[in-house]
Amino acid sequence: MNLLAELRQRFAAALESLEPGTVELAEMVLPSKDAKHGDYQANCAMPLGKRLKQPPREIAQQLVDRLEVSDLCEPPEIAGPGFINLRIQDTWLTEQLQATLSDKSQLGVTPVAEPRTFVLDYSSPNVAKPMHVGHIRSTVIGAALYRVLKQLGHRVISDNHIGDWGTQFGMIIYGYKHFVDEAALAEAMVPELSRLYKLVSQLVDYHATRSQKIPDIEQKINEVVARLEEMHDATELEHDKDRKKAAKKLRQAEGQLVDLRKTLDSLRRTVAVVDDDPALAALAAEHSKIGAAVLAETAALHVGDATNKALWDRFLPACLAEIDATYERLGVTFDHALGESFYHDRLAGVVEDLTARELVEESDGAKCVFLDGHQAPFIVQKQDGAFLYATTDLATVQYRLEEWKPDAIIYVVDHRQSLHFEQLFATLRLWARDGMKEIELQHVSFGTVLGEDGKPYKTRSGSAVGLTGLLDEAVERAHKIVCENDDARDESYGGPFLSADERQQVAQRIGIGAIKYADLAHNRTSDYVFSYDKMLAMNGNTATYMQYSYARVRSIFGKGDVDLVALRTGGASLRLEEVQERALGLALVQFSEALSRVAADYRPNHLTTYLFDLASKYSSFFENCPVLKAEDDVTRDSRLLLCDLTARTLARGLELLGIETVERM
RNA sequence: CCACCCGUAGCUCAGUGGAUAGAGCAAGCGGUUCCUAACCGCUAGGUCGCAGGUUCGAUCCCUGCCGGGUGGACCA
Repeated sequence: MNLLAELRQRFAAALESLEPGTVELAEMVLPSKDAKHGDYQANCAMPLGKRLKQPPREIAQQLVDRLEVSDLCEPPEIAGPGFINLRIQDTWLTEQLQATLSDKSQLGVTPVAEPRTFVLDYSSPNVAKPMHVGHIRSTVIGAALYRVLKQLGHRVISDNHIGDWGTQFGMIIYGYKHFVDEAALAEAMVPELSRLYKLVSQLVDYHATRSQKIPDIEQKINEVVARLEEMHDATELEHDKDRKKAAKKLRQAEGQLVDLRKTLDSLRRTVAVVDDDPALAALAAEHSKIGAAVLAETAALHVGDATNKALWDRFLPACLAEIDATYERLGVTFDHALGESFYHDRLAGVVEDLTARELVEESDGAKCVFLDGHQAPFIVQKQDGAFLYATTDLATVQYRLEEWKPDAIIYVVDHRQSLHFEQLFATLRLWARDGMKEIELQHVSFGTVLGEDGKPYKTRSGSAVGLTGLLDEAVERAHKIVCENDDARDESYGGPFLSADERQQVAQRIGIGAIKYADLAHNRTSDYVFSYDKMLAMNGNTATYMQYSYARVRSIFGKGDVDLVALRTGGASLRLEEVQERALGLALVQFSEALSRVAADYRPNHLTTYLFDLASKYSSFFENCPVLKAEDDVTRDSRLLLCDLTARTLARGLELLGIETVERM
């Protein structure tokens, strides 16, 4: 049961009987921050007192008089200016926990009364390009939301909108036609395709950098230098304010200049890499029009060129399998993976339909949807007739509405695309006004993964950090920590107890878990600094700490030779006597609330916060309340039941986040 | 220039229209004849960027400013 929701309902009834039309004040029932104010508190008497022009404490009293919570709470207390403090009855808590013990699948989480249908769009990698650090957040957050919404009883459809129809495939096709090593391709398709992609992309980049990017930057540098000279002349201004402004602009321009020069250096290095390698330099000279040629291969694929389509058909399965291998490691699955290519033949229809409904205007030869409040239009077809990702996204929504009739479509995509989604949603609302079903559309955005220098996490050479290598390193570091800890295990605890195989498996789960957890524990809207040391730390809000808590609970069952099934069905009663027991019991009951919070604003960090709190409370309990050596059998059984629920709740919570547990570590 | 996001302890980050703003790390102190010390407890550390406003009450909402990031017609 969702205790908070229940209390709010009780308050809603009391509010309605006291003053009709005030039920929304029931939202002001909240968990107390400080245990000395009880378990929950209602803060609605103050605003209501204001509205009714009566002293808030009197209103509080009237509310309490009308409030029916005698089955749940101790008599409510009124404190301070009119806070109503609620303490849950121990008997109610124990009954609830006792019921949860036999509630195998739900752990006290009651399914929502009105299930909704969600389409969840996350991960969306490009085939051919290896997955990198930028894909973690979307994948991990999306998968967690998928599981949490499902646990709450919603119908959820995950759809991986794979980039399988873009320029990167043109690169592979071009690479195949000019540079392929057939033997290598027959031997192992993906590594050879990957080599081709990298080679072509390097050559394209080389030419673009030489002929476009470097001159552009050089010109910008000249402009900034010229501006700087003007600014130096302008520092002798009369007003303080003007001088300050000028000084700021100067600083900014200087900073900009430094950045530009750094960029220029790195561009020159990318050119030098090719120039310094005779073989590469020769290829570059030979393929001087490679950029345009790649686009032509892509365009040919799009218009149905038989050769290119055949190559696409041949290569795509291997590329998808490669991506699936990463998902396998991450434990992520999808109900559907309808890539961009799937919508290819619907794009023209989308533009036609928008045109027929007079939503499209032509501007500079491009077909655009002009939107209120936006400077730039949403372009659905380019001058040259080609469609864009805007068109694909519209077609995708259209398909999803037809196929799944969802109540909500959720996009887990990084914050840099927020403008695109604003425009997409605005366009869809225009479309909805005229025949399309209106639904909840959410851009669940997230911040950038930063390096320890506070800049986007990159390799030293400036390229994106590959996801595979990232996972490998986390596992490797975890393995080292696991070994060190086990080796250091004191003889009084029986010395090291993990076999080499076990150490390996534990390292896998801890390493991968650490990366996922670090990602999920941060508020998704902010950027966060990626640090192996922090995410693998044994203390604090980390996966390791949670997994350790779980392993410690489980070891009690092992040591005590406890038959859990017999324990659960044996009629032992659960009691909450010590403060640590009660705190743990209350936390266990609140699992359902934590999940509701996650669903309310699509933020998994509410669940990590909850689990960290639960694990902390378990640690206090563990420290203060002996289980196997409890003073009597009744206490022992009661505590074993608490341990059982803790272990199951931790495991379930982590499972929903996509994190595996271990029995020993 | 415009739009959006961010600014909380030395560091990394939570948090909320409510009572004395939290955690981990780092610093200091204490705890292991006892179920995993990968732990627990305690101390210290803050003008919640600045200034106004709304409110019984603001770190949270509004306005302005300062500082940082991101985006801004035919890439995705």
